[in-house]
Amino acid sequence: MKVPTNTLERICRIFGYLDALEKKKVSLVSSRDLAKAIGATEYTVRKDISLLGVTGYTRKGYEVSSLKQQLGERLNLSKERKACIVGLGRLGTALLDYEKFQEDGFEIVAGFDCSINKIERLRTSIDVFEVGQLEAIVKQRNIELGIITVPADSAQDIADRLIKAGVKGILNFSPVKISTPKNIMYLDMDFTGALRFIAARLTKGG
Amino acid sequence: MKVPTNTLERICRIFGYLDALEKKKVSLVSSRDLAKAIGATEYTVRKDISLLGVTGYTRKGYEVSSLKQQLGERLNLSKERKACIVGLGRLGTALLDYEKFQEDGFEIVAGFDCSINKIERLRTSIDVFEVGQLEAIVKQRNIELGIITVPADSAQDIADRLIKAGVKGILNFSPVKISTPKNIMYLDMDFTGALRFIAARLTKGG
DNA sequence: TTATAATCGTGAAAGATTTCACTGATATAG
DNA sequence: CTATATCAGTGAAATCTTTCACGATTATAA
Repeated sequence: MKVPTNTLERICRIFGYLDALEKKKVSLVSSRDLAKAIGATEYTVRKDISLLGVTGYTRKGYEVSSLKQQLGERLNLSKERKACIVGLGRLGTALLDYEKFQEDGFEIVAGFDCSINKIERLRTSIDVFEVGQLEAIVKQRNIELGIITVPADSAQDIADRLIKAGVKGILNFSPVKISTPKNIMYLDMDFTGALRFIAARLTKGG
Repeated sequence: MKVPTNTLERICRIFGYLDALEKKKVSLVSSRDLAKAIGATEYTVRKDISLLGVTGYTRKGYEVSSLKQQLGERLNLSKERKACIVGLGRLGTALLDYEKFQEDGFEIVAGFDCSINKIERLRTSIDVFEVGQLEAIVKQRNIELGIITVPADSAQDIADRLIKAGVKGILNFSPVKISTPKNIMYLDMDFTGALRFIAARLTKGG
């Protein structure tokens, strides 16, 4: 079953919101609440959820933990995934210690950088390696996801190496687009792209 | 003229790609090249561009710098925008020195944090202030965009203060959703949301 | 000069998504 | 117990988006 991109995006948002509700010990949530939280309509939310074959309760809404669990199952989000970070500059090291990844089921099991000095100076509980060991470690530890935080000029090279080593998905924080084969999931975290999107929508005349 | 969200997203990507081409001194580009670069079809690209009333040359394609300039005009991207960063932890300081913002027309003119110690220790060329001065500085410097990198529990409060002080758009890096009035442009940089999106699309059986 | 091939621009068709209207279930109040 | 209000589920209608087909233009080659 191919879930449309928009639906998937919304479900991922819903999933995050459910997580927050669960922590707040909320047990039921209506399609209207969900819609409001993620910026959609209640109709769309109901369609999305029913598209994945999950159902709620008439007159009550959806059970938070059950909905989260079922959506997670449908979308393969229940399983813990291993990831690595390549490029331990400021951004890379910030992500290395980003606790939310762990909480959300993404385990950062390695960091790589080309500077041995930097690696030696780093204080973190996560194993860090010289980038030459990338292929070996990715294979050895069965890493599925690569997070790229290297400078623009080495991003493509690192992506190629990650893919050759076996990662299935790449999250790219470098400011250049990367070419990847179709079977690799790839997403850009494009900071200035995001600012442009916002700027283009700013109240006119501003 | 209301530009559809998908179109806007693609145009922002195209804009970034044109920037790269310009640096490489490429002078012409075809709809097919653009399509390939941003992951769309040539039909869509042509539609998008013509939707904004920009035209190319038969048998040649589009002139890179002219296209960039015109798209920028239509989308208000030519104008330099002032932004500030609130929360100078690892991520915030990484962004403070992210040179690409400057290159792309977004000027970071202030940073804020609640820890005076941190502010005093920071080595950066950008002015940093105690967060109590947020409202004053935002007004004084006419800051239009706020970038939020504070922890989850203060994100909403900071957003409210930024909005009251006059920012028009918010880019949120904190891991919680923020409520904003409709006239404020708001976008989440949701790292785990992105990883989830990728995970949900990973080759099945993985 | 003429033929050929590349490439844009665009209206129409196809396809996808969202909204709507209505049904049915059930909790709550009277 | 009955009426009422709430809320999910869903087919149909409406809307939006993408794709396609093709005309028009022009560079290049024969």
